[in-house]
Amino acid sequence: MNNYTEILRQHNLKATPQRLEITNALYTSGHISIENLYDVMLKKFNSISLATIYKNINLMLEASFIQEVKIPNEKSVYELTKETHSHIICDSCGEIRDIELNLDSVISNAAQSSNYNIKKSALILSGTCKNCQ
Amino acid sequence: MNNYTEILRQHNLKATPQRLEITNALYTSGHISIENLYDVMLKKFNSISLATIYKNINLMLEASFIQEVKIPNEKSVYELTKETHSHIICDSCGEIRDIELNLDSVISNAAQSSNYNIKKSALILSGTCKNCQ
DNA sequence: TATTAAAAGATAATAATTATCCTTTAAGTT
DNA sequence: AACTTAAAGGATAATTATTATCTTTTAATA
Ligand SMILES: [Mn+2]
Ligand SMILES: [Mn+2]
Ligand SMILES: [Zn+2]
Ligand SMILES: [Zn+2]
Repeated sequence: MNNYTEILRQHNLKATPQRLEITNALYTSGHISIENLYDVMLKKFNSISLATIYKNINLMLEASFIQEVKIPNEKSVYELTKETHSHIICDSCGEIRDIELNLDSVISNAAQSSNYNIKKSALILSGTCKNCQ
Repeated sequence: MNNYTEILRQHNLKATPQRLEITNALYTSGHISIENLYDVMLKKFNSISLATIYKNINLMLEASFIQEVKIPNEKSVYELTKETHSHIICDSCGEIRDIELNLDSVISNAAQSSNYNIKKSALILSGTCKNCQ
């Protein structure tokens, strides 16, 4: 029983081999699309149904065990839920990297000028990574 | 010949009645989904094809005449291209509002810590608007 | 080990998007 | 103002993405 078993159960998700492998794929890749996840899963479960992928992704989303990241001009990717963070994407090689940025002052400015009570933020930056420059 | 005719042509898009109306719908609504756009268009062109909507949205995107806005947990919406801006969404009533925020310092921090050459940013804030609080 | 609700797999159904083909038309050209 | 033509529109088929249904299997608990 590895540590993911426990974490899945904490989210009221049965720790099936398929889910453990999805979790592993998410952990290993950091961010993964449905399509790529299916490919990865097929290597371990040669007859896994695509429906199983979708059902689990949706259940995991509902349980807030994972989160969707919507990237401009790209297919959505999914990641294990962690502390709030931003993303930075390389237009050239496609790398998706987590980045911790302090948005406090931006958010407080936004709250002031909009009169919104702001609860969440999603920031995606894009450009070229060191390698691709 | 209204002003949109000119702007469409500047983007190498023929100024058809359908495109003028799409443009008008985008202007009027600010941000609109494919589904809602189709509904709006049907009122003016009772036999417009959904394919026409998709084809035009894609052509307009390629021409950078419009842009897609991907909102967490929502369907994508489209808007006329304008100066870079952020978005703030009300979880309760669904309002999508433009907001101009200065992200310079956030971006320069990000550039420094990631070694990326950052070209674009997409920030979406969410919470509850004044009315819904 | 037995029980059972939930999950997996197969596959049908639906929704979203794109492709094809034929007709119409915007935008130049005469 | 009529002529030409590449592009656009409409109808609809095809493809892709996602969800629903149903039967079998299994994780979790007793
Ligand atoms: Mn991330
Ligand atoms: Mn906007
Ligand atoms: Zn790169
Ligand atoms: Zn509201």
